[in-house]
Amino acid sequence: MALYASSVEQALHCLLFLVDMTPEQTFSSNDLAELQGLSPSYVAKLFTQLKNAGLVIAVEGVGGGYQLARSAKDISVLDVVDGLEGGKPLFRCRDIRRNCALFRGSPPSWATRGLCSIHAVMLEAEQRMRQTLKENSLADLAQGVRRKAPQAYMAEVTTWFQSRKT
Amino acid sequence: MALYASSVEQALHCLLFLVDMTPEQTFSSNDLAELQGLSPSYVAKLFTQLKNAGLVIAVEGVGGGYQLARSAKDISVLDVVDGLEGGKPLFRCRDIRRNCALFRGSPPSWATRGLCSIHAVMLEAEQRMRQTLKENSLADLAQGVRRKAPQAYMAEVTTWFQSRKT
DNA sequence: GAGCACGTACTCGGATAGGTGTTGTCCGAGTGATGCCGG
DNA sequence: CCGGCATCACTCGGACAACACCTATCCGAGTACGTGCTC
Repeated sequence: MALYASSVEQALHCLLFLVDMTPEQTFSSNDLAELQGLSPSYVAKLFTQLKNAGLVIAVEGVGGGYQLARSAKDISVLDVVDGLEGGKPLFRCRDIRRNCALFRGSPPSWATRGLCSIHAVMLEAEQRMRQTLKENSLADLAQGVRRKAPQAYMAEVTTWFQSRKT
Repeated sequence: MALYASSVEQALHCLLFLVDMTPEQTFSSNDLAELQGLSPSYVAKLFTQLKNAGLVIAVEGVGGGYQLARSAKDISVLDVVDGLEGGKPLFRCRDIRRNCALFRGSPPSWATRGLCSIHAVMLEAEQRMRQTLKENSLADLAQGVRRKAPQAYMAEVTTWFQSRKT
């Protein structure tokens, strides 16, 4: 279990393959899933969400697939997370403070004015977390991968995708 | 929906009432729930978890209840969150990078060495979030409440709890 | 009047259902490529 | 040999189940308090 679902991880790994593409190149969700040992049906579902979020563009028909909707350096990890999780907050304040039995249904103004103290702390924590995710783009992540993986592997991946198009 | 369950909110609101207590004073989960319009059964369950996490001490029998296990300034929001959510991480890395089909089941060392780039970003975001939650103690939160609530209200709460003990 | 035993009411504690979200699967709609047929 | 058309394979897209977790509830175990009895 984790706060962010595993769909985030799967989507990010798939998206990294889309970073170094020519404008005409597309990758089918099926190929992306199979290359990484993921469920093709589920990856397809995830890419539908990414498309609705405006992060990728879908090209239909034979030989079609997905490509990034904009430059990889303009797509942050936060964009991906929010696109999949619907921008859900770290903490949802239900204003418990309003329901104190002593108020008898009509809370005084001092109890409802401003932000709940607990909520304020959570918002700050969330904001810092989101800031970090926002500062890291897909291009940054891909750069990290490129630094690790040998050139031969990158070429092999390209070949593999091309062989799939035939 | 939110990343943190509403149990966190309920528990924190309840715990704030335990901050200004004398060492002999205890609060039953039933009273704490009723005062705030929460489900008594569920709050009882939450306090069981808080007790297992070592944050509160249970006193059994008539007139018993809960009290903080240590000073309110030594209990952080993070302690409460982790006690309830079991310290679940922001992101669970399943090492998708190991499963690339091109590796045929035996990933090379460069693919498994070090931290997954995605995981690294998530860990940093998580660490910043947790740091914020760690910096805020129950005492800090209670201080914020005291600054808002009028003295009369605080006294009224005390009276309400005492009337429950008779 | 004092001490003791008992009953009671209140507390915690864990085992037990219902609702919701995530994960995973399946089949249908649409589209571009391909091969075939006719000119 | 060339152009048009039907077929087909591949892609996206949304509707459909299985599973797990969160929320909520209920009942049982244990304990301190209060009461009544006995000495």
